Amino acid sequence: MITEQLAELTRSALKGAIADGAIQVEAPETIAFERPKRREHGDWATNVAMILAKEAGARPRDVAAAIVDRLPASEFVEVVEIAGPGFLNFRLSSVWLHDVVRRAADPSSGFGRAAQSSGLKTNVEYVSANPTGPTSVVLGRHAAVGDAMAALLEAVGHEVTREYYFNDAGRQVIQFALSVDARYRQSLGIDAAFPEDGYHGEYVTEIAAALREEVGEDLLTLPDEERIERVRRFAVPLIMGSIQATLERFGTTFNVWFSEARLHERGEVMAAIDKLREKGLIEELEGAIWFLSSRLGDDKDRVVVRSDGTPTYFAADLGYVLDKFARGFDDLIYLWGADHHGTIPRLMAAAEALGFERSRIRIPLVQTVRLVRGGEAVKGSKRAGVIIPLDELIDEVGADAARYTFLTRSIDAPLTFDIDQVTQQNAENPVYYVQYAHARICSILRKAEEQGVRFDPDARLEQMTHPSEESLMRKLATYEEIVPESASQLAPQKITRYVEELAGQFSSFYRDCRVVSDDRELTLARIALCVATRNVIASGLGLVGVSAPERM
RNA sequence: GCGCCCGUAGCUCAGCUGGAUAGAGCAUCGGACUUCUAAUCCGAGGGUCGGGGGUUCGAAUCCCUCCGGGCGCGCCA
Repeated sequence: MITEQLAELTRSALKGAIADGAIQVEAPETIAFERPKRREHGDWATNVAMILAKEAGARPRDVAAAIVDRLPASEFVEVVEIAGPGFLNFRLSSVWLHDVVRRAADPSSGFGRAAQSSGLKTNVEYVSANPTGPTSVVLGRHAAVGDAMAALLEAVGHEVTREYYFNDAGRQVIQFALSVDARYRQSLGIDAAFPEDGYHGEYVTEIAAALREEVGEDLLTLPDEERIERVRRFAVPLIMGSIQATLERFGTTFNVWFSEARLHERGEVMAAIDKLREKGLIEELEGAIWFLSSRLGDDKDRVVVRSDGTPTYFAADLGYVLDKFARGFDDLIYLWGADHHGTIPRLMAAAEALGFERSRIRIPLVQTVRLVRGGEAVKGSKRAGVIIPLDELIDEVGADAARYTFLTRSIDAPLTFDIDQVTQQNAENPVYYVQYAHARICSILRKAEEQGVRFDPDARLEQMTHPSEESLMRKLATYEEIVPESASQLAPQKITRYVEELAGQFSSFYRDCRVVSDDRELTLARIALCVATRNVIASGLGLVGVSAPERM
């Protein structure tokens, strides 16, 4: 990456200055570069002189001068200026700019992606909704964010596993099975009571009807417990299938579907509790078994096995984290809803107690989705049966627009999803703006091909001198920095934003510069720039799971 | 009461581990299609970055405090 090269040059100059006795400081470990907001401040700037000034007991601009005087020559750097309070502003050369365009235009160069594997295996677990109802719009945000994070981590060289954890063992599933069972029996004319905390959705009745279709009245003769179990075994896979189908329609596919029940069956939950017991972190009180998580930073201790002998959801978490690390992952990402933030300290405490560093776990929290329809907030409650199914949203706005909308905002910000607005968002949604730029480039390239002009990787890029061409090239160049930045911060909204800016730069270029013209040399150069831009738009859209159409 | 997140243009939101004159889209107003896609482009107006302290060469960004909003604080998940 260019910032690394610039940091290397600067470090070398700084060492020279120290060796010469020009400034007396310790060379810093990292020299940070940032993109100045203003064009005239160059392509990259560093504040290293200002940071060192205090320690050196010198004025920032003098420190800067000592560095600039000793900067090694580089074909990529055109000029370095000392500006403002002591910034070093680097203006890069066209050699660098053209190198960027050539690499971006070449699909095999892996532009924007890590040159080599990081050697790290990362598990990204997301969505992970209970198999008790269809996938809601809320989970669509999770799916979009999780997919983008996974893609970003792959782009920086990690080996990523996308995982969905489903609670097919807990109380919620029992409630769900009881709900279906009640509807099943009611449909057979029995006056069955509906469970108090049951699931009221229409889909419950539909599943019950499907069950009746399948088995008729056969289950009625079974004892309650057995019948409920039969209902559960019928209903849960049905729901899981529908969740999976919806997510696939949305463009989300998981590598691993992880069952909580299997975790219990394999004894991993109890193994985790035993491990904690060995460390003296388990205590029995009032018939329940507690994990003393408060000793590791949690607010209070947590029950892992209830007094009735059944393990809690949190107990499964213990086994699960153990299982994940046992599978060889270096880093775990749990993408959770913000309403689960209170459970972070206990999971971290558990991980630490089980012997894993907290830094290996990251838990980004996705804020709520507020649904608005007809100007009024829609309260989403799965149990009350009021949800907006993700399927419905896909029908109305399409997977691309929905996905993109979910990813334009920071995950920390609550998202107001106005169904009506997004529905009529046809031409106003920025996703179409970006896709349009891509389609337009494809159209130009088709036109060029009709006239017998094809992309030539050896095109003479120095033919391009217009400011719009230069701006576009510079915007392309920042992609290599945006991707790792976005990945390390787990901030996919930076990609949607970047891709909009890139599309905007392209539109300006399109206005100012005719690509296919009589000037063959210039035409070839501009085609190369178009190909580079098209590739980067497609790559960026790919990271956020949105298609890049060739025609619109 | 305690904890987490949010408060930036009329609206929806960006703003990276503190940087130079705070940005984008939408909306509003005014312009641009015999030319490779007008789902486009160009221009204009619009701000006490919730309030107040502090840290420093420098704060929308970090710390404290207050106000306002969301979410959580179970032997639910």
